[in-house]
Amino acid sequence: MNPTIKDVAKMANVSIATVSLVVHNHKRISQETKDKVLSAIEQLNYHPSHSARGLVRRNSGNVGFILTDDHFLRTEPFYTHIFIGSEFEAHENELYVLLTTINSDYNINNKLPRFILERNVDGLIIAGKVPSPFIDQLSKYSFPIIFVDYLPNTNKYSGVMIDNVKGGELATEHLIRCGNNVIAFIGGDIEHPSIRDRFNGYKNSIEKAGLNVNNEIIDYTEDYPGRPNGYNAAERLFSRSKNITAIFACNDAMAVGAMQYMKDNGIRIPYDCSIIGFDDVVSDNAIDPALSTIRVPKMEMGTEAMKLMAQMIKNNSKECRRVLLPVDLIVRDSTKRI
Amino acid sequence: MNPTIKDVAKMANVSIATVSLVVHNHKRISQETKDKVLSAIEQLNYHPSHSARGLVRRNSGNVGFILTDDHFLRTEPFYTHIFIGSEFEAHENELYVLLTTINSDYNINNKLPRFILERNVDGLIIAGKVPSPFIDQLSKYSFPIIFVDYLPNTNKYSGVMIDNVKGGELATEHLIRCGNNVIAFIGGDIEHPSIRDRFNGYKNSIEKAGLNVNNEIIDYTEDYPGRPNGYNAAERLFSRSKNITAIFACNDAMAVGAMQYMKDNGIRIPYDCSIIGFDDVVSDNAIDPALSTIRVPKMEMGTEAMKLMAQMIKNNSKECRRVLLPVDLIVRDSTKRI
DNA sequence: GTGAAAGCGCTAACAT
DNA sequence: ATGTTAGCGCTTTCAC
Repeated sequence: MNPTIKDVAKMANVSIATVSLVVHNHKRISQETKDKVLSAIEQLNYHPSHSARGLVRRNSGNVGFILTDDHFLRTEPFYTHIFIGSEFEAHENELYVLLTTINSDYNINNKLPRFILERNVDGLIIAGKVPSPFIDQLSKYSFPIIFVDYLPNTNKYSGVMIDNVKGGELATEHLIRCGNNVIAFIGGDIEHPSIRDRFNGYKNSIEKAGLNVNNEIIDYTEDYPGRPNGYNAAERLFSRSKNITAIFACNDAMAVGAMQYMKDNGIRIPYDCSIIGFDDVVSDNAIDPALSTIRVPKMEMGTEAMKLMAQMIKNNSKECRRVLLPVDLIVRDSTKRI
Repeated sequence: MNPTIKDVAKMANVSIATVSLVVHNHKRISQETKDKVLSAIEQLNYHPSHSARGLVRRNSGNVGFILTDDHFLRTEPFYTHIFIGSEFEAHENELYVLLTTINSDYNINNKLPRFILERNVDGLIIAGKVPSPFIDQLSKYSFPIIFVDYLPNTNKYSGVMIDNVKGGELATEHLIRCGNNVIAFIGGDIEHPSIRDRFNGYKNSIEKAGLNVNNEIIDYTEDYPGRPNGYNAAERLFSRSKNITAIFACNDAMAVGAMQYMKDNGIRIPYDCSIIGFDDVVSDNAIDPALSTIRVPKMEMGTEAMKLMAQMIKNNSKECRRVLLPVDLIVRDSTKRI
């Protein structure tokens, strides 16, 4: 059996109230008793029970981390890294992370995760796009919520985002600097805020360079921005236009799919066509040629989110706060000056 | 404020004890009161407080998932998938997973994870090799512990393992069937049980085929079985022996590193040299040529571990149980009949 | 400066 | 079949 506050009190010859005061190092405690108690705590290896403390403090010391099951199952370690970041930061703040997934087709009749219903979390970090009925359900609850990499349209939520527009511009400008003037864009669901922003960055740079935005070499037919769809998008692209010299893919997964199509069809990368992705989730030398991309600070998104969360919990604040993290261009071997 | 058992009792005009009985659907409760209570619960959207329940039941409803920080940070999604598996299974069993990392150089003076000290977990799943001082520290505690993908030498722990010896045999036999008779082995730390077993499988098959185990084409110089070390191992291998026609790498990460060396040095895969890995963590078309490997049921390892855990918690059992999961050969394009 | 005591929300043994 | 009550381990107000 684990030692309780009573055991400590008995051993130190004080009341349990005194022990509690020492644990919280209250000022008005004589050095003498403090020492006695501390030594008893040490000897017994006492640690306050999480449940008992949670019961009276009406908190849990946990924060929930939610993402949809399909995001969690993605092969690219995007959300995994965000999770790792928040886990590390939670550690620093004496918090624990309870991760759970929700269905990507969550509807109003589904139950909320148990840890919410049972008041087993003090706040929620929501990573990636989640169904809006889910967000609606949450509005009854008053704990802090932080969105990461996705922000609902309403203006009331806190969030940690990356600069997707800027990223789109960086990628496109790089391609332009390399001498390309027929630069295609492939993306998934254009309604997704991140993809839309990346596309807008693309358009900004294309226009700024005096080139024209040509729908023939823009493809966001598919919903899900994964490898197979990258392959398909490339196929459509090249069947419509033969003189594409560069592609900006909305993420690395689609880029890898598109590269596969090019390899299968004798299009040499980067000699015949350059390609750049977004996210930096393809580990450097795993793919040939190494993929140029826009680096996204994934771990940092997690740590920033958890930092915000820890502050909001501590200050019992509900104010809406936003963090925008910068991205950078990573030039590898899939893009080349022509 | 969330509703408590009192609110339900008041609304249904019964005592809180009755509410509790209904919640646990005790037999001796009239259908009538049961309905009353249930409807109150429904209306108030009542859910028992996790902390309060944990306090009296002396449990937490959580299970701790522990791995070393370097395992967690590995780019290959090996332990991530084990974690996902246990998370899904935890869901089924109304359990939550608290993940935390420990230092890979944990020593006797380090503190145990807080959730252990604060009795905030009912059991521990330990994934991958962890420092033995950590395991020693754990012996004071009486909750169930399940090891996954690594089992300390002592015979007392429960664990979910894969058949590494068999996997080594499958890989090597495949290479032999392809007509190779100079088959190299590259591995990391041979003291690691998994690597040792894979190596033993290799030896078994080599000997069974009447070939001889030749130290010149065996390399486990490096400790950590990652990509860079795979590269180095291949370099040493080919500098010692020119007539290697196939390599069995102890895992995919090393295989990918070795492939990079071969590409850099004009050794064509699989024409000049075949290579097979282990783990199946390189997503199919990411690397060229696609890597043959031994598939490891990673998600299943996680679900099996959590199943065991749920049973042990429910039955308050401490008996040592072992699960051995099979592996299979996946033939892709990096191995070829000669 | 320290202790007594109430109470957090729940379970379970014991009454009725 | 249902209610009363004593805790579970802790925090916190209020006395002293």
